[in-house]
Amino acid sequence: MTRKADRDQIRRQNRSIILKALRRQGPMARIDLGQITRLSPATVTAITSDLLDQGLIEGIESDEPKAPQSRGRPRSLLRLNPEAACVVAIRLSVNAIDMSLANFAGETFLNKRVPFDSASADAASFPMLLIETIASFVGEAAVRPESIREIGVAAQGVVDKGTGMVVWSPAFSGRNIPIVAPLTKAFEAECILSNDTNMITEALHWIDPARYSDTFAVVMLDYGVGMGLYLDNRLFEGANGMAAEFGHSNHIPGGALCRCGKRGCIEAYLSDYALVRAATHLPETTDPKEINAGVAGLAALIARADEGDEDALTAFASAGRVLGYGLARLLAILDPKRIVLTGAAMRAFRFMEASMHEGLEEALVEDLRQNYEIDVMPWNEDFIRRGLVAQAMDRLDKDYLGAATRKTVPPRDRGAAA
Amino acid sequence: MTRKADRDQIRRQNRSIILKALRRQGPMARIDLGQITRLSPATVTAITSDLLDQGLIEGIESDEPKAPQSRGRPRSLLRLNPEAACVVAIRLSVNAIDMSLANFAGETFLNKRVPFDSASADAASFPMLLIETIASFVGEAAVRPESIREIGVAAQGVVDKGTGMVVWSPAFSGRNIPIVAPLTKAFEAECILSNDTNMITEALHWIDPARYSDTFAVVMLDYGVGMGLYLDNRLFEGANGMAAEFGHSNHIPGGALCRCGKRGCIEAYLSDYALVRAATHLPETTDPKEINAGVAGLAALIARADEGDEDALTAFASAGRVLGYGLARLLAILDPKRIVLTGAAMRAFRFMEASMHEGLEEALVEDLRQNYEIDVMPWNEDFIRRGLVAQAMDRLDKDYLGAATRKTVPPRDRGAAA
DNA sequence: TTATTTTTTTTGACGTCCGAAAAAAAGTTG
DNA sequence: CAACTTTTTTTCGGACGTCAAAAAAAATAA
Repeated sequence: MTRKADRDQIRRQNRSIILKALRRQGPMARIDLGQITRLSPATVTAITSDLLDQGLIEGIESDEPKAPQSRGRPRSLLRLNPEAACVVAIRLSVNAIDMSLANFAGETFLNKRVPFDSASADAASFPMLLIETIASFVGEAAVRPESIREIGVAAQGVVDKGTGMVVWSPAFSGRNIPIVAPLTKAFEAECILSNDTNMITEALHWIDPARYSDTFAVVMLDYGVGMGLYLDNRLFEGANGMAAEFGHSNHIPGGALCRCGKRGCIEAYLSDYALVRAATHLPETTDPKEINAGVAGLAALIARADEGDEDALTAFASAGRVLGYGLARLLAILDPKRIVLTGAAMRAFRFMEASMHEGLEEALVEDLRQNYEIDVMPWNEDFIRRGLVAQAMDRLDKDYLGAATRKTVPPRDRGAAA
Repeated sequence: MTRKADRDQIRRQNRSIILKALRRQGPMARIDLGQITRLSPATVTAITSDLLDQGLIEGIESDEPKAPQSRGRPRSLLRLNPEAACVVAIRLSVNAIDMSLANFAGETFLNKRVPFDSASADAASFPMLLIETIASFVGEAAVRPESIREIGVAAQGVVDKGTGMVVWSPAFSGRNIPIVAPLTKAFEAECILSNDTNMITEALHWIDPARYSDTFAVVMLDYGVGMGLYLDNRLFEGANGMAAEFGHSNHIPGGALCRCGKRGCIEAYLSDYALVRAATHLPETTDPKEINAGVAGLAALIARADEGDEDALTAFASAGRVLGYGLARLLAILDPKRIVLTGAAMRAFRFMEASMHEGLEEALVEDLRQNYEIDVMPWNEDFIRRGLVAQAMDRLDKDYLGAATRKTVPPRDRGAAA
């Protein structure tokens, strides 16, 4: 049953819309906010005056009006107060921790990559390492620790949102690495753990909502095969936050050996080790751990394909066909409007494209083959952190909504942060 | 961007909550409504008084209070006015049109099954036939045609919600049968076309929301293989309303010939013709049209399995394994909390169960194998119409919300329909 | 200086919810 | 049978949110 509505809710929602508009479109005058949000000028004034009191936004007195001064009362721009809060975005990948600091306006102002040893990272050692790494990173910025309100973490592999642990990831040797609990305790900030491809999905929606809305899927070819789903206009993460394990959905019963131990997963045909295995005529049952692939191996394979090497070309072609079949299954089950292909391995897409379309054609019923598009998106690692920041901002706005209206308006002190 | 909120919205939502409570829980007093909805007694009085004025609800003066008369002012029960509106629910299946009439309280008060010839039904002939069949059905009831506000139609196969056409269905020989446009015109009522398994999904949620909420999938084994998805607490139908074509997601590349013309669809291993084909040692490439299976064929096969016939048992066992693989893919992609198996073919489930679990185990990564349950639900054709009615009621409530408040309260005429 | 234009704020009206108090409609008790 | 108790429903006044319209503010144009 839907919850009852009351007038608090409507203020909350309208406040949040105004904050979001300022974050997405940058500083603007009240009258513009009214236009964008369709709220009346009176309401905009009321809400922004609230937000000013809270120090969440501030007026800009720019002495240089943009262009030819028009007449009439000049618009006074409002912008988010960047110092109102601070969020940390962290991407955990093989051998590297990528961190970003972003302000309340959603602007990233500090990035850092810190290497670590994935092979020795487990549940016992990693949380402490992560805390220290973050603490030192935050220390570098002139940021008061208490202004950090949200920490978003993305990891490749299987993450469990409920428990806040990385169940399994190529970035760790151990399993069930706790992330959320230790970070929450150490930094006294909200912490959320997400799957990396989900964050790419969120980032795409943030960056181009006109194109990336409604129902679309993102497939990332990288170390493994990841997927993110945006369904009915929101990120879908499954009942346990473990949805979208596209890479481990089965392609051929009893087929090639996958890193996960099962046979015939899509990943066992599509990922770095699978491609190297196929191109070097190793049997499908060769243990992925014994294959030395990775970024370097993949690059070598691409080079061979570029030179016209038959084995390499065949390997890519069969991988493409598997991808086509996988996408066909996805299309049949979810009927998305769009599928976005991205990830480091997309450099090799030109060798897979034709056979991917063949696979799609073989596997997909005519009736479902009309209503979708495939985007190929050049890989940009930054997307993951951008998605984390976008998500953190949403949560931040919601946090501040509770602390909304005060009855007795204190003397105004506009422009300065609280 | 979320839409702005205004005060109309809150009244609308609260009205809708009250209507829904009355429909779900039956007649009750204002004080109970307050408890359930968490609205204050004052608000409940205000809203119900509105609804009484509109004739959507009515008071009951039951002279027989249920049990030992307690003291205090007796509660005066309110109920939905059953005559406030009327909806038609229609299920199109092979050779039969099943129809129900339901009142505003969601109670079905007339059912009818009318046979028709699926083999000759196409886009040219069927819409007219359907209109006449409905008109005659409605004529049998003492229902004024203009009181029919919603018509919900469910069909097996691929339906396109956007165009309101049945793209392909075993119930028709032709393709692209228009349904929504002709019915809307003929009856001047809202008409919505849905996939049949989606309506089962909706019905389950309506009947037992505690169990069937959040994220679950329904798989129906019948003439074909259908699926319905409830994701993040709402029915998911895909970008074009064509989602959940589970039956035509591929199982084995180049595998058994499916009715859709492709090779290796799940349906080509699981449906009536597939089972008969397997049990009679016909090659996998045998055209499904040449196999005489259907309900009778399936029943015969079950009888043989009951007698211990090896061929039949083997056929069911391999079908079970395919089902297991299909469910494993679904679990990997969507991570649902629950999967419900139902449909006419579930009578044979005992012959498939063991191998289904084998398939699940073979295909599903350990990490995903913990957090779901499988329900086996005895098949009940009525579910489809119940889901249609539930959906129609939701839409009905929304319709009435627009026509809500009037400033000048007319003289009250409580108890009588408008 | 005065008129005009444009943006922002204030004012007043209306609608909604809520808490408190009142009213209503019984049963219970002396 | 009248006074009291109990429970439900209604009424009233207050708080708050949005909006339209009026007023104020701040700049340019004449």
